[in-house]
Amino acid sequence: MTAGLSGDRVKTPQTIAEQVYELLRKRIIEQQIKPGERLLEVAVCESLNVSRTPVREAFRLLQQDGLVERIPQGGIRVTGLSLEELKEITTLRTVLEVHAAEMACDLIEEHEIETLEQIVEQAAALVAAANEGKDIDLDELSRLNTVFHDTICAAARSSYLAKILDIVRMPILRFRPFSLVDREHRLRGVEEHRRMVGMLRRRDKEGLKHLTAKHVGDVSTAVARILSSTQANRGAAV
Amino acid sequence: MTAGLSGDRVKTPQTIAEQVYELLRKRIIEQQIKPGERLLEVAVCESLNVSRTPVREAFRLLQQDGLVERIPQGGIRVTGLSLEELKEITTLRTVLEVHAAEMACDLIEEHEIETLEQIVEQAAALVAAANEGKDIDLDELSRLNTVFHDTICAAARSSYLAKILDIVRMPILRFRPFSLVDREHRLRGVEEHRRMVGMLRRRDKEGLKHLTAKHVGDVSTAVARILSSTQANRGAAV
DNA sequence: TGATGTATTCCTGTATACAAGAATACACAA
DNA sequence: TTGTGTATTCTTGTATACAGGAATACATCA
Repeated sequence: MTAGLSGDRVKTPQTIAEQVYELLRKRIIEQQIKPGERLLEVAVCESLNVSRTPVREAFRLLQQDGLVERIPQGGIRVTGLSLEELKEITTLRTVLEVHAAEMACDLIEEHEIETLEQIVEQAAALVAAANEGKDIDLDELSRLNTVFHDTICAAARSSYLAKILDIVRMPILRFRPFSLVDREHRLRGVEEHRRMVGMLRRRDKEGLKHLTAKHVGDVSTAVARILSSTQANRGAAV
Repeated sequence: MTAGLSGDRVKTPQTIAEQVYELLRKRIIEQQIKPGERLLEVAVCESLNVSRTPVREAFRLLQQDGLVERIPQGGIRVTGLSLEELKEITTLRTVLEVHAAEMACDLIEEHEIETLEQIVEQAAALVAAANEGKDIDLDELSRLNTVFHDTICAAARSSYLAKILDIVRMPILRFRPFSLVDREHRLRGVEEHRRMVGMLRRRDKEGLKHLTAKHVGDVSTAVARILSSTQANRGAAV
């Protein structure tokens, strides 16, 4: 047996289909393409100078994420989010996040807790800097949030749970950058994350479950406020 | 406004891609194509006399179901199910099915309970007939099982929960016809369903939650037995 | 014999042409 | 004006050709 390197894989070059998918996904999440808007294969082809085959593939991936839906007249339409749907998802997400927290509380290891602490402090630094009047990088804060929750989810040691949570989070994830605009919400979010890490360290399972449920509820409330204020969901709510 | 008909939709003709998907899906579930087996686009094209485009689409749909996975050397491979994965899924499924039961218990309506009763009696009749030595239609029994759980899930009034449960059930669904071969397991299954309907009628939420968890566990145990006895999962467990 | 460089084969990703079905616009008749 | 039949346009589904990258087989050299 030869030496061999550590476990990371070579990265296969991105296909055009993947590039188209990620581009459209980004634009939808950033609301450059708005809920209700219709997307046609040919239109996308021409604007990106690619053929229909990879665009078709990208459409299917977006559909899988629930970001778009096929419409009978042809093409796809960017999905919206009604308050009823948000409520449905929140209920479900609470169940799953609490379950993940419970499992993570049993299984998480020291180095993972340290990682979480680092993430929280980075986020805290970002938020604190914003309080001193500087511009805040909402994308970076959003990313840290994602990494935080992913790390906990990974500690639950269930790839299926991770997969399902990805699906359930997606519709809400779209609105997170907007919810993070609110200063109070940002502060509370970071503070709650800090407390969650403390609970994981103390293996305070009941406290963690309770706080997780509250945390999910808070995010939902913030998103609901966005949905109500913008008319981004007019007519688009299926 | 004109008269208008009742709410059912016209069925759009099946595309070739859908036909290929359903055919392959059926063969995988029926183990005609076994876990670990490799499938190539061209090979499927030639055997079915269709072009590569619909086959590609079908492959993607199968991948979405988790029935196959892409392999680096090209093509797809039918996925297996390791005991560890079964355990993971069972834990997750229990959480979700219990949640669905809890919601259904609050929201289910009389006519839905009556539907459930009919389904249970049809299943009971099938099982009873088998006890008299007749051949049993396992596919029909399996279908009734699916309808039973779908009806409860529908009563939970959450399309997202339904979607997620579909995903979580899929890997196990593949082995249900095998688990139903066992006579004792069939009898117990029908009896439990009957008790579940009774609990829904009495709105006995705690009892229902408890029984649901047990029911999921029983199915898992049965599938585990199948996995252990056949070597169908040799090497295929990722 | 074993390692290395080269040719070949395999398989997918992509572009593109064609066909068919649905939706729309429009003309014509009552 | 209103309803109906027809033509046109849109849009997708499908087949197919081509290109490129990876894996394999093979030949050559130490």
